[in-house]
Amino acid sequence: MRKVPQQRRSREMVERIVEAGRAVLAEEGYDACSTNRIAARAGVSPGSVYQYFPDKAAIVAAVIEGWSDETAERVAASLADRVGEPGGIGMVRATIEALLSALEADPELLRVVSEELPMAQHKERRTALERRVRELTATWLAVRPGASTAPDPAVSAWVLVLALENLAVRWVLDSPAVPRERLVEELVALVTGYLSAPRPG
Amino acid sequence: MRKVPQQRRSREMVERIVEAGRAVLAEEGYDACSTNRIAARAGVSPGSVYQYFPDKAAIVAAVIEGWSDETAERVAASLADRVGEPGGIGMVRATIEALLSALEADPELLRVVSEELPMAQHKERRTALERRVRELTATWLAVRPGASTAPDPAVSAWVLVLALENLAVRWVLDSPAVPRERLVEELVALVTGYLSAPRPG
DNA sequence: TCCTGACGCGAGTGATCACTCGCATACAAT
DNA sequence: ATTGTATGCGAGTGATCACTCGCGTCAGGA
Repeated sequence: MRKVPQQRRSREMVERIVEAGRAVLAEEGYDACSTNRIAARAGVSPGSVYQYFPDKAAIVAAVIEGWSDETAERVAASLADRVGEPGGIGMVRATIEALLSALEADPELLRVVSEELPMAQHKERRTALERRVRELTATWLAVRPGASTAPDPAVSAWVLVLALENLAVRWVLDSPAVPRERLVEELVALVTGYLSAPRPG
Repeated sequence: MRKVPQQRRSREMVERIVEAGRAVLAEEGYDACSTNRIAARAGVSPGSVYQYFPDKAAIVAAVIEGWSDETAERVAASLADRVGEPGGIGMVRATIEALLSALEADPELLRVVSEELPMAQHKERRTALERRVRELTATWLAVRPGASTAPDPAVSAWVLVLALENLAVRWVLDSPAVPRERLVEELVALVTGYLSAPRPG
């Protein structure tokens, strides 16, 4: 940020700009998301945008960060509802359901984030959520000896998270002819099958 | 194509343009890939490009199509070497190895295709390879009753292909600290585990 | 050899866009 | 009230880029 907004109106303006950025991204896609377009949508002059954002990428970064935090919160909230349920397969299913629900919250923005955003600039922010989930998964695997036939929880978590992530995202965005309950069954089978697969040696 | 090249020099020019497009994409990324840049790299005038290509997207499409065909051929070739090996797990492993080798052939272009290309324009071409592999997998599952505990080969193929695709691509592009043989073991475990996972009902 | 159409050139065009600058206004502290 | 500062404005700027156009060149058939 170029300057820190001090008065109330400027803080509101920054908020409106980020909201407008999100709306334009979600509704019109990354290509149509020019700084002037964002400013107009926010009811703000183009010049004002640059009072608090150093460049266009910073606005987009703020939007992604907001979406990423929201998504993480949704996952956490969904999981909180199921604390106390039996571990093992129930936990796996609950996590998958939570991930799906979170991704379904704003499919348009999900599309932009996962298909249109220039990765070169926003890779770090985009993969933050992924890394967080991966670490949680690795920990979960590590504290449950016998949960997996695989030796390294970090590797298993990497495999599971990348596999589930792509399947969940593609299901939300491509709407294939697979009902949601069926998808959950498949993903549960994928996870449990992988964790209990026989290993060489 | 706007016009069909008839003489030898024009056909060579078209070829040089596509090669230059590929080189610029791979070496400098999509953002730097302007039509003038491609023309310069091809040793050709900007105007000449538009003799045979209607617009920039057509050049990129030709590049993707070439890469996609090459990749498919590499997979097919790798698999051809293993025809006659025992089916079942051997076939799974061979397919995974083939996919990895094919994706490793041109990592720079893979990065551009999977991270930088505007999906809105090139989704169809980008997913062509994926669809092809999915159909082959579905057929393979269908003709081997008992290969899977899952009822629908099409759904299983969709799950497997999307899971493997993301893992293979991320492994090539992010170079995580997982040796190649280890990755193959994990992917084999993922596939075999999924196919033999117990199902409700 | 000549002629015709295919070919190739590269300066130029119009549009877009990220970003700036000089000025007017609103706020707050004294 | 006054003054200093934070705020906001919006026309403008410079650069980029996809794409065009008019002219010169070359290949190959008669």
